[in-house]
Amino acid sequence: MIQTAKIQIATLLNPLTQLAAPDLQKVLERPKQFEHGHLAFPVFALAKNLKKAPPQISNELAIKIEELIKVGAVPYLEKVEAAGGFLNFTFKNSYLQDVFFLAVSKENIGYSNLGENKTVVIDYASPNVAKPMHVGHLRAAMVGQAIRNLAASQGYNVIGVNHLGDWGSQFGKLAWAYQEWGSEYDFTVKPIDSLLKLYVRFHDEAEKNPEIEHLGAATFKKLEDGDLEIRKIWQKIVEDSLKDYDRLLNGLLKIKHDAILGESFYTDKMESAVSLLKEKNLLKESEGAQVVFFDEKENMPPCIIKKSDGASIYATRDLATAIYRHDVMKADELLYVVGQDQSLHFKQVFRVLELAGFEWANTCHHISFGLYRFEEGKMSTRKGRVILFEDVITDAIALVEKMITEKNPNLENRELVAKQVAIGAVIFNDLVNDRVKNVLFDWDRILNMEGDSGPYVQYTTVRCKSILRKYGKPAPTKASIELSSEEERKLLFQLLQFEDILAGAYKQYRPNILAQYLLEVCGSFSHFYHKCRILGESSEVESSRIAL
RNA sequence: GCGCCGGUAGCUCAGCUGGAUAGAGUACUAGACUACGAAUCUAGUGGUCGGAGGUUCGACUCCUUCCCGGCGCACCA
Repeated sequence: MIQTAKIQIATLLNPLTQLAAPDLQKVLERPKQFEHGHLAFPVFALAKNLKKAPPQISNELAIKIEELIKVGAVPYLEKVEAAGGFLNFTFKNSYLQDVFFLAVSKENIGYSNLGENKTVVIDYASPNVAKPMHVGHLRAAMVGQAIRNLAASQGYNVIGVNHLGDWGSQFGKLAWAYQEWGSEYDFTVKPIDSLLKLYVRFHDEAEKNPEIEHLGAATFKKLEDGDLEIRKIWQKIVEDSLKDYDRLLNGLLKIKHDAILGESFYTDKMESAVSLLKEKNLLKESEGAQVVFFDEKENMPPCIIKKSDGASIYATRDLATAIYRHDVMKADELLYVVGQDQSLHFKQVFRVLELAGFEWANTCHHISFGLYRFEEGKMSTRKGRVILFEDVITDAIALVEKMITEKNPNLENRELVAKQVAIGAVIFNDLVNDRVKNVLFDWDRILNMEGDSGPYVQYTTVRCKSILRKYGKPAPTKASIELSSEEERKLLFQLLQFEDILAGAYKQYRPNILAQYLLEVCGSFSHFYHKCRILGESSEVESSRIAL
């Protein structure tokens, strides 16, 4: 795509500037204004060595290249212009068109093989068993899935894991409550609702009768010790919860995992990690707990590996998990799509891995994202300030259905369209902004259907497809004439950036780069669509525009 | 107190890792449906890029410092 053109310019400039072609490729940039051309070379870097003013350098280069254009040595160039310290290149339409139609004739347009033969393990959307997912999980799920898709576009072998929160003392309480009152609840429709009720009831009862706290704890001990009956109940709770998550994640949002390996999976893998730390002499006793201290310069509290009662903790499990992902899953890159409130935890875990001598520790990355917030403060289950994942989706669908009734009462497949548009809006709204920023939860914003939104992208796509449908023939794979109007050239040039955009979005783990690009492409398409008639033009113009 | 992240138009946000005159959407104003479907498009109004220093040819972008907001700071996850 645009790389092809960059290589051309780099090889052209190489003998004229004494700079290496790869370095030139790196500094060549897209001018901010379309009128400035397709590629710009900032000559400032040459100024020091040549001891000349940048405008003089660019002028001299422009003159030399103009000569080459005149004698036909650079048939791909339309013109070159010096503008201050910039050298602006404009390609011939025909050349860009050739590059473009060649690129899109291949499979998987815009994909690269940067990640070939490499495996990336991505941890995202890991819910806690028996608890409903809230908008925070929604965010983690969408960002994770987007990064997963981006990784796939770069040729990586991707393993998306659901690191299910399925272990801990709360499961003793739940299992006990299930034994005691389970028969009073329905677990067939929305099992998580019933599980949550059980959990709440346990706590209510525990306030009146503290005795049952101990019963809960004792039940967890039984679970850990492998009591078959309790284990069976635990398994059912996990399976029921998974059904609900699958309905929401995969069923509604097409968010998929390749592996479901919950915390319970690592219970027997922690000891080897702990003994390794012991061998390396990293483990110290402090206040009864086993911890790893960090260098003073790191300015981090110690990482607790074993609590004073000997039990494992969050960090212990994450160490075992990371080692497993690297050793068994053969991960070359380990990504954790988790909220920014856990930055310190991951910093500690990654550092402990490094101290333990795992040179691959630097392939671990915490892909943090900002949190949903309310005007009144942090989202909190206890204060009742929590918006459920499912409510966001169902409310969005209801709203879109209402809009369809107003705008397009005769639409046949109203329910399907409402679902597609609503979910598109929710997903796009979340991915369009930089993931590190906190988001103020606002229904109006999340359900925005106009302007820069998911539905705008969908709308544009649908306009496009509608034309192709009405064209009635298979679309030609390349334009037969030169696409010369400004709108056509802009759109084509925009599309040429796709490959770079995908690669950059993955490299920085930022889906919003792609989302912003899509908005720009849609804008360019809209201009083209309103300015250039397609169907019913002369057959050459028609087929060329169809190809575009 | 210490650490991490943010502060760009009235509002919500981009700004492609240091480049040219800081851009969108929204809101507001004025226009375009007998038109490839108007959830669209065209034009206009709107900025001391939190403040102050610094680095250099060049800073929204990097450094220092201060202010404001969010999050975190050993036995929850």
